[in-house]
Amino acid sequence: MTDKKERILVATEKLLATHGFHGLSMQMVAKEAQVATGTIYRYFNDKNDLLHQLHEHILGYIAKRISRNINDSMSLKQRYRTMWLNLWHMSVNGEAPLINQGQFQHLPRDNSYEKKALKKQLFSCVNQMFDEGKACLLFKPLKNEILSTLSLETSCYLARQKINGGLEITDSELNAAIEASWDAIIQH
Amino acid sequence: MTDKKERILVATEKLLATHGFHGLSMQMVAKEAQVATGTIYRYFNDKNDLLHQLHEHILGYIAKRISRNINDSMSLKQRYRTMWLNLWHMSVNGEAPLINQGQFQHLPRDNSYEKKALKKQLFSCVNQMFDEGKACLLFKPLKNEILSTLSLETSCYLARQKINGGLEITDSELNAAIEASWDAIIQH
Amino acid sequence: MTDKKERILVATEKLLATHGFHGLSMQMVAKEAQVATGTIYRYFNDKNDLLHQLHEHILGYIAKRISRNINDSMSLKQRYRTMWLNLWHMSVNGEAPLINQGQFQHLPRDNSYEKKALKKQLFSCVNQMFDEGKACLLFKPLKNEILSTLSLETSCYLARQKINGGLEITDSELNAAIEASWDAIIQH
Amino acid sequence: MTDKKERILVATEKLLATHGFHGLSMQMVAKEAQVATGTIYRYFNDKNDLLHQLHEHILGYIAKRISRNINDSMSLKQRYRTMWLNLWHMSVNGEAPLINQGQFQHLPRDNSYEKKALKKQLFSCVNQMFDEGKACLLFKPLKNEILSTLSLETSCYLARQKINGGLEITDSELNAAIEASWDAIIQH
DNA sequence: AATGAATGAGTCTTCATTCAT
DNA sequence: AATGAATGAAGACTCATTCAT
Repeated sequence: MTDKKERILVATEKLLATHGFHGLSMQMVAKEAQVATGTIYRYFNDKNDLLHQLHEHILGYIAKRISRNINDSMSLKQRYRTMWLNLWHMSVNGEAPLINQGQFQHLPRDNSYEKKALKKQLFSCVNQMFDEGKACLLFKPLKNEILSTLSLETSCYLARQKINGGLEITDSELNAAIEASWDAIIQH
Repeated sequence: MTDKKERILVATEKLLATHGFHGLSMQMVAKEAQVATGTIYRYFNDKNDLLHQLHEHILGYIAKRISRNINDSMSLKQRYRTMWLNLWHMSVNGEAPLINQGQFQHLPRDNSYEKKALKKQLFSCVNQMFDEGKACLLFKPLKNEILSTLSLETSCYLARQKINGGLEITDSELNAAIEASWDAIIQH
Repeated sequence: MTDKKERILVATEKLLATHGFHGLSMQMVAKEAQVATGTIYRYFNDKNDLLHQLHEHILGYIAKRISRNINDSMSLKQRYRTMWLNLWHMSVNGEAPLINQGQFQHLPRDNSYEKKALKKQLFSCVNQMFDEGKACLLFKPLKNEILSTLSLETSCYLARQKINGGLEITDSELNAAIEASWDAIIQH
Repeated sequence: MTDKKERILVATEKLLATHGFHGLSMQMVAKEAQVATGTIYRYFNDKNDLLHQLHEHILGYIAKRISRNINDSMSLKQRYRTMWLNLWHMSVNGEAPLINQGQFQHLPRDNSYEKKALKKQLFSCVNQMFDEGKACLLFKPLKNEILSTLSLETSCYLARQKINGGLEITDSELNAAIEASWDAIIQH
C-alpha cells in the first residue's frame, strides 16, 4: 500500500476514535496525515469510501491480531484464554479503537457480501475452536455466533467499560471473568 | 413535560436511530416534531444539550422498562429471565433504538456525576438481584458490573446482531442463550 | 416577489452578463445582492434552479418589453418597426443582457414544456403579426419561427455585434437594416 | 502541428460542445485526448490559452469549410446559395459545434487585433461576394457586416433552432428561407 | 411562547497548475 | 518530451444558532 494511503488510514482511525464519526472532517484527516486535502481523493472516492476502506483495514488487523500465539496443538481452553486475552489487550491498548463502538453502523452499503466474507475469514480460528468444542460435546450445541457473543466478545464489552472509566478491574477479576465466560458455553 | 419538548425528544430519537449522529440537523428535528426551529432553543441550550437530555430521557425509559413485571416475591432465576427478556424485547422492538449503539459516546461532558447516579437508579433492581445472589452464594463473587456484562447485557448484544441482519435466532435458541448466560454467573 | 429574491435575481443577471456562466459563484451573487450565501438557498434549490428561474424571469421581462407601444390599430409595418426597435433598444441598452447569448444552453432540464409555453406567450403579439401578414398575402407563406429568425431577430444579432465592439451603426443604417429585414419576409 | 497538440484541441472541442464551458476540466481533456495532464501545459500556457487557440483553430476550420465548392466563375446567387448551405450543413452536422454558441464570449483578451484579422481572412470570400454585389448595384449599399447578418448568418440561427429541437424544417422550407434571406439584401 | 427568515462559518469535493521523475 | 501524483485555493451547499416579529 502506498505510503500516503497508509498514512491517511492511520490518521482517520486515530481521529475517528477521538472525535467520533461526526466531527471528523476531511481537512482534519489531511492535516493529521500531513497530506493535502485533495490527495485523499486520489486514494478514496469520497468520505464514505474512506470509512469503508478503513473498516476493512481494521478488520484485517483484528483478524491477524486475534489469532496471535494460537496453534492447533493447544488445548481448547488454552486457545480460548489466548484469544480472549488477545481481544482484551487489543481493546484496552487502543490498537483497534473502533472495535465494538458502532462507529461503522451508519455507513450505507454496509453489511455487504464482501464484509460478511471478510468476517468469516476474521473468525476462522474462532469458528474452528467452537466447532471442535461442539464435536467433542464440551460446548453447548449452539450457533457459533451465539457462543461467541456469550463468551469471547464479553472481552470487548468489559474492555469498553474499563476504557470509558466506568470500571476498574484487577488481574484476578480478569481471570475470574474469563473463567465465568467459559462457564457460559461449556456443558455442565 | 411540555407537549412540545416531548415531541422534540421523540423526533430526535427517531431521527438519531435512522440517520445516525451525523446527518441529524436541527431543521430535520424541527420538521419531524412539527415545531419551528427556534422553538427547540426554548427547551434546549444547544444541540449538545438536546442529545444529553435525550440520553437521560432514554435511560429513564430503560429504567422503567427493564423492571417491568418484576417483584420481590419472584425467585432470582425468574427475575433474571424476566429482565433478560425485557431487555431483549426492548432492543428487538426498537423501543430504545440507541441502546448499545455508542451513539452517545462522543458527547462532551458525558460520564458526568449525574449520569452515573442515573445509571445507579437504572440498575437498582439489577443490583439488588446480583447482591442477593452473591449473598446466598448462588452467584460468583464478582463486581456487579462484571456479572452484568457477562450475563444480562448479552441480551442486547445478541439483539443487536439480530437487528443488523447478521443472526437469526429461534425461540429455543433464545431460551438456551438465557440459560447459558445464567451459567456464566452461577457457581458450579 | 420577496425583496431578497428579487435582489438575488437582479444580481445574478448582472453578474451573468459580466462574468459569463462560468466564473459565476454563489458567493459573488450573495455579495452583489447583499445577502448571506445561505439565503440564496431559501429561494432557490441550487445553482441550476437559480439560473432556470432567472431565465423565466428574463423571458417574462422580454415578453412585456417587446410589445411596448403596440396596439392592434397600427399597420403591420408600423407594428413590425416598433417591435424591431423595441428588441434593438432592449438589447443595446443591456436591459436583457442574456438575450441571444446562449448563456442558458447548458442548463439541464431546459427546453421543457413550460419553457415552450412561456415562449408562446412571449411571442403572442409577434405571432399575431405574422399570421395577419400571411393571411393578407403580404408575407411569404412560411412558419412563424422562420419568418421571425429572418426578420425580427436580426435586430438582436446586429445589437450583439454592436455591443461586442465589432460594428458601428448609424441611424440611417439602422433604418436601412429594418427595411432590408422587412424585404426578407414580404412577397415581391 | 504535433500529433498530441491536435488531439488535445480535438478533445477540447468535443468536450466543450458536450459539457459547456463550465464543467470542462483539464483532467477531462487529458483523459479524452489520451495524454497526461501535464502534457497539455507543454503546448498551452493555461486553460485560457487552450480555449483561445481552440477558437482560432475552429475559425480556421470554418474559413476552409465555408468556401468549399466556391469558385469565381460562379454567379453571385450561386455563390450565395453554396455558402449559405455550407454554413447550414456545417452547423447542422455538428462539424463546428461552437459556432454561434457564445462559448467564447467571456474569454479575457478576446476581440484582440489578431482575432479580427483572422475573421477578415475567414470572410474573405464572403466579403468579395458582397463587394461585387454592391458594385453591380444588385445588393443594397450597406456595410458587409450588416449584409452578412441579414442574410448569410440566418443560416446559423435557423440551424441552431433545429438542433435545439425547437424547429423542424423541410427541404422546400430550407430553399424558401435561402430565397427570403436573399431578398433581404438585394435591391427591389 | 413561538416563529422561521437570515446568517456565515464550515463541510465535502473539484480542479488548474506544478514538479520530481 | 512526457508523465501523473500532489497541491491547496475555491466552489457549491449545509446547518447550528440568532432575532425581529
